[in-house]
Amino acid sequence: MQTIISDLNQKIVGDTVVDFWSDYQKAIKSKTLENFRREIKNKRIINVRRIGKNIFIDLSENKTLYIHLKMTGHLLVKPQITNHKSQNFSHPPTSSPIGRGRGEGAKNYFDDKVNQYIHHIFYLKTGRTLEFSDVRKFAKIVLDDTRKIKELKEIKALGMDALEKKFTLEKFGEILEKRKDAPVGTVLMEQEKISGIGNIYRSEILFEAGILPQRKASSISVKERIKLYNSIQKVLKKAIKLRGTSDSDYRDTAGAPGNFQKALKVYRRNGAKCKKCGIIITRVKMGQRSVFYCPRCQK
DNA sequence: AGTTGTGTTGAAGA
DNA sequence: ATCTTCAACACAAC
Repeated sequence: MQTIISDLNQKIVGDTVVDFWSDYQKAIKSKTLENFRREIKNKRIINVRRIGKNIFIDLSENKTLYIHLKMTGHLLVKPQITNHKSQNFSHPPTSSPIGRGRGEGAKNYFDDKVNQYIHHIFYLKTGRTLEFSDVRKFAKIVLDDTRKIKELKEIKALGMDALEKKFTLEKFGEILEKRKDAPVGTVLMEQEKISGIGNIYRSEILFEAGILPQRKASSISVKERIKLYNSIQKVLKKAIKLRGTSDSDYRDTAGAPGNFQKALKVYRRNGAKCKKCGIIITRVKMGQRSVFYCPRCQK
């Protein structure tokens, strides 16, 4: 997620949206496709930021494009199309826009299956495109005044981002205190408490901390709380350094997978041996989602 | 071939 | 209120 933000800041800030195309209007919230298209035209991209898993692209005229990628959304920055025919924006890509640009010999990640479910395209002044691939069509796009985006209930409800300075050990303690009856594995995933930790990272964080996901928040000692807090920082920072986890379908803005999946210690490793102690990794369900842990290393 | 599971989360049901 | 289940959707893997 942070990888996408950094990439977008490097690549598209300063560029201008000249047109927009979509074949899935349902993703565009509280606006018709035509209004959205009209309003995003000729807006310059000022800055890209995020809170947890929520992406904000600040535009000129105090507008903000708010995007949530959900499970399978990808934002892909594609180079200028070279041999294009005259473009008709009401019927854009006749087939999947694949095999564009990129030097010969280099792997073209845009050919990957998961990068080909393009449902929205932002056409940029430089001739490049910001293309939005989304297999499962869960992702959402909202365009409004920056001020109004900030006031959206789902944004207001967000807790502190796990990596911002404001999220201190003390704040973490307060959060655990308020959720004492809940399993710590559940609390880590609650975006309204701490934003930014998803299903992969909660398992990895708990393994790093040596704490079982089922443990009640109230049972976490001061020493364990410190360990857990430090594990959140450590795991997330390492994942960012490795450009994210592509165990399933995450991709960066060049369509390339991350590298953190090679460093996963427990996630989706059920039935395999723990890398630390050799015992078999267990999987359990917590709130409809799988959690993975080592029954020996985690207590 | 049907079932299950998936960088998620919001709404409905109990 | 708060927790659990389901639904949005498509596809791969078991």
